[in-house]
Amino acid sequence: MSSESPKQALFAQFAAVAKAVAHPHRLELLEQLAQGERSVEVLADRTRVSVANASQHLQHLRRAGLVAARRDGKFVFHRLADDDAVLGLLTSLRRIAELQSAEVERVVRSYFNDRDSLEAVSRPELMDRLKAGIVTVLDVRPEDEFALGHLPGAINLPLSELERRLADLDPGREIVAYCRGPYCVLSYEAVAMLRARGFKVRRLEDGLPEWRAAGLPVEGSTSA
Amino acid sequence: MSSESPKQALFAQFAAVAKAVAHPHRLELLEQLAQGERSVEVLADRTRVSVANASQHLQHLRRAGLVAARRDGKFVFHRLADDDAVLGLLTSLRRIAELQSAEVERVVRSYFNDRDSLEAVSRPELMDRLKAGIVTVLDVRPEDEFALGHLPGAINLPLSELERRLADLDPGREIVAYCRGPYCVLSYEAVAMLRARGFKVRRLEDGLPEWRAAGLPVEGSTSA
DNA sequence: CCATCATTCAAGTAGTTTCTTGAATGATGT
DNA sequence: ACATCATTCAAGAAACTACTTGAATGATGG
Repeated sequence: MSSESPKQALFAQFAAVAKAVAHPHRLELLEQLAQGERSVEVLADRTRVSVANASQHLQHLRRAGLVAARRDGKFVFHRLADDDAVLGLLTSLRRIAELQSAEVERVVRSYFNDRDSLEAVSRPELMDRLKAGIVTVLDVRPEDEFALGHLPGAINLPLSELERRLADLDPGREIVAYCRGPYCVLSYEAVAMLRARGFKVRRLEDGLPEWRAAGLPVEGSTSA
Repeated sequence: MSSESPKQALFAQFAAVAKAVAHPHRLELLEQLAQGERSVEVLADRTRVSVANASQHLQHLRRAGLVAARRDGKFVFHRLADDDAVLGLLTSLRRIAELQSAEVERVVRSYFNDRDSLEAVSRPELMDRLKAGIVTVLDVRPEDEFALGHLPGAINLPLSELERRLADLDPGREIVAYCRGPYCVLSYEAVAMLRARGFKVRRLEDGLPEWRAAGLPVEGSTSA
């Protein structure tokens, strides 16, 4: 691999990193890992892929240097090798996909039939409102992800339980919902559902990993 | 492609962008295009690929939204669809490859046998020295790339001619050499060669595209 | 209108990637 | 030592990607 010209060797290295993120399942694994470390089995379950297949994809990500693993007893926990670098790469991909396709927004809109759910709250805007105490922050991710870290003062109502537990929400206060990242579907669905019930809700522009990467405070576990 | 779940459709879009950069030849094409727009034939020639093959790779890049094309007479000129976004993506790839591999630095070092050639000058540092007028800026890219834009006050001695035209350089002044980007091989070779001849030379940390992207002044054609 | 030339298309082959299945590994606790 | 369970490995089938070759397209300039 390094017997070629150095130019080719270098481009081959960069291409290898790109190949690692050039598969939908691996991107989904990375989105999961951006929430915090996870065992192979849990990752396979979350991404609806067989365990052997998830293991293979994870190996691919490890070889490319995107993901690191540690063994603890029977389990092998995987995590992002470098949060900032990986989130940066994913953000770059997203940015180009957005520029290019309009397809991306089309997908989101045609699915939700609701342009309004797109007007998102920025991080600084949310910080201001948090300080003013005029907003309820709603984390719609599953409980275990919430436990690994969440926005300060957020309450956790996983999407699956949201409908049953509407009573936990104050109908008079504005709600800001967030989830795993800018294209995590959970928060879109939560917003659509809560709006239909008369709540005043908006989405945070992106998710917990980006909040953490911006150096803003996080409650819960301190692990990356 | 959008009949699947929206989540899958989105990840598939992002993966498509990643696939486009997941091939060494396409990365090399992008490095070329970052210097300025080019016809298919010239690109094929520069990247040492058959014309039909280059055409296919360029189509791939266009479909992914990284590259745009315009026809002018017999020629089809390609350019980066969005300079910032594409450079950003390439930078992210590089960053991870660097973190991970050590392989990348190893390739560079084992080829050049010279650790010193790595200590690069940053852009602000070069700006300061330019103002103070104490440095010669040397552009070692081919003439046509130089013509499309170069650093203010730079002199152009393509690597292929450098050895023959050493007399054009003032041996008393410090030289800063640059080229197409952070891993463009030309400037490494120029530095190695000139040092062997007793010149005081360093590399600019990256190349013209990054200089332009940082909003610093460029001489020559104004096109992207 | 014809010859030219840059580019694209089409079809075929070689090589790579993905996913499945079932077996192998390696740590745990009894 | 043994059974258990998470993970990895190995091998094969199906799908995709890269590159080559030669023909097709489409603009140009005589």
